[in-house]
Amino acid sequence: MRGQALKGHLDLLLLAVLSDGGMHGYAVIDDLRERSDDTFDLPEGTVYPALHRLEKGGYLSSEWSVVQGRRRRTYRLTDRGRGALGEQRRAWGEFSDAVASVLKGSPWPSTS
Amino acid sequence: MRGQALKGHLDLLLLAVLSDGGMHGYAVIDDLRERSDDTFDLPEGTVYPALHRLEKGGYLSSEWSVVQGRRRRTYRLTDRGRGALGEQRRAWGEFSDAVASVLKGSPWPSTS
DNA sequence: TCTTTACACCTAGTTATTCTTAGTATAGAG
DNA sequence: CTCTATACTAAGAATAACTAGGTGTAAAGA
Repeated sequence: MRGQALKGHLDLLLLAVLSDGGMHGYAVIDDLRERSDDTFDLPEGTVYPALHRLEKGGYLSSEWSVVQGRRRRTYRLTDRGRGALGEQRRAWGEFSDAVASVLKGSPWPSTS
Repeated sequence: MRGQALKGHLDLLLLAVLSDGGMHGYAVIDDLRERSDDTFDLPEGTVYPALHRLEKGGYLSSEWSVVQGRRRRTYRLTDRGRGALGEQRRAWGEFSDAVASVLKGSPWPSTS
């Protein structure tokens, strides 16, 4: 994953991962990497601020706990977050369909 | 189209549209809107600078002409641009597949 | 014991690129 | 004579992901 292909789509991914149930930030990173077959191997500096932003926006709630001496912050989708996930899914569908339509028109280069 | 969903994907779209043959900037905007069924209705301030950037990077070449009193700058893919299109197509495929994988796991909300 | 690795969190500042806004100019329709 | 469509441009704002650095605990290995 290079460039800023992710821009505008990160929230969707985070909300989707968290829709399975509560999860702490580090686990979100792992889950995202596994689910995407290593395509989304996101740095902590990307994910943590995004989670904070989503919580501030009311899409997530968080709770602190301590597990084996390590503090954890577990995030959970709020109702608003669940609604946003639905909307973002729809938007992603529209976006990816539109890209596919544009790409369909032009020919493929010689697949080397 | 809201937010910055486009970020990092604009070049792909421009290269794809231009791979059909030479085209001037305004026509690129129209073509992109039509091909995407109005999803990509991009402002000139987005497209023109992007075309300049792509030309500067050697992905496009341009030529001025005057048609019915209006000056036009016609852009065309270079070999490098054609190569980049192939690579960007591949990257898009990987990206969209990865998003689909992440989304697949989590359940859909009640489709209202 | 000491070091390294994995876990788990954080933030400030940089970067990249799209969008906003505003401007120039011609042609044609009303 | 004005408005709309065509056609191009550039400066600055805005956003969000990334870089780079930091804190601290636990467990494994040398």
